[in-house]
Amino acid sequence: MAFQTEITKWYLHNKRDLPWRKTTDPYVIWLSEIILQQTRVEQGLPYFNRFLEAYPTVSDFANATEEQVLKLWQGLGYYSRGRNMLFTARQIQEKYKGIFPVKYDELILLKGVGDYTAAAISSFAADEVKPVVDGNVFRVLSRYFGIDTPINSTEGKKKFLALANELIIGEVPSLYNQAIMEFGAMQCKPKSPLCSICPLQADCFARRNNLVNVLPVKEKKLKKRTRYFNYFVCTNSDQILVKRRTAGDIWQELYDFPLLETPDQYHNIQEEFLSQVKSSFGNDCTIAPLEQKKHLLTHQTIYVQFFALDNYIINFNQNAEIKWVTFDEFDELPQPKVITNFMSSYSVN
DNA sequence: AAACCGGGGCA
DNA sequence: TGCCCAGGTTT
Repeated sequence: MAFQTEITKWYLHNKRDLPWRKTTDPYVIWLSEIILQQTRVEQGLPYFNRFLEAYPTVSDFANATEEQVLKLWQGLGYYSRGRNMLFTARQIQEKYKGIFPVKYDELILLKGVGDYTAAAISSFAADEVKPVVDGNVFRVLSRYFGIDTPINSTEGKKKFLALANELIIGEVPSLYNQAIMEFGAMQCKPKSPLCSICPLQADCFARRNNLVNVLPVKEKKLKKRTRYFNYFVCTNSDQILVKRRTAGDIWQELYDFPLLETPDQYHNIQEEFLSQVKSSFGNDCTIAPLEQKKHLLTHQTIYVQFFALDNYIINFNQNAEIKWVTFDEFDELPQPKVITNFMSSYSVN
């Protein structure tokens, strides 16, 4: 049996009873779709009911104030959705005479309505042949057809949309779109999907190839941390003060200098920064900025500022990892690259 | 292409 | 903790 037929059959037997499935009113469907963007059904449902009660028609919505809308929206997150809804409701009241559009090409122009939502409203309200491609659909198609193109890449979005466009041909758009999303939400779940009782398990690529926990693939958006390291360079004629880095951070067991990490960059030597330095190295200490470096790691961007430190007091008992070494000894110790680079330029001057 | 926008459920 | 949720807008 074809993929679409199985999905639809499964849906007719397993679908949840949800209020927005009982209407073809584009306003009501719009309300539900905006609320459900990046939001679980269980979380959005009470908001949907409250909004529909407060604003039974788009005209009622248009007459609301932003404060009223946001009060109703409170706790749901992504608050620009609420603001965009009011803007759109007023626009429809004024320019469309309160008649909510149902064509994809008109819906896509509305603020807060993207490709998914325009496809959803146009198919649910008027059976326009537009496939919904949401998180559920990405997952179902990726697993069943074995597509490993990252779903959050430009290429992936194009590929999945193209496939979805082929699959919806010959189907009843409203039924098929609801079905594939519900299937993804309840059966083909992100974690612990119900493969053993899945009607598609025999033909599912991921199931056959034991890739259910691999698909869909998502590109890692490595969130780079930005940090500000202030290093203090203490030297005498042939020695330098170094610090062994301990566990719990980058560069474990490598050697650098006494360090003050700050939440922001100190372009000049500010009072707050100076008082922190004095609390570590004594009230009489003086610092002079040396060079500044930007150090890039895979997961961190570190702005490194070196300072020359004088007239300092070091409590070696409290800082067992700090010690004096000769320059030659330091050369033999393992160092982060940013330190090695500094030393080579420092020794020239 | 990547950042940003949120609160909540779940392993 | 990290991932994901009926995504979309901005830079």
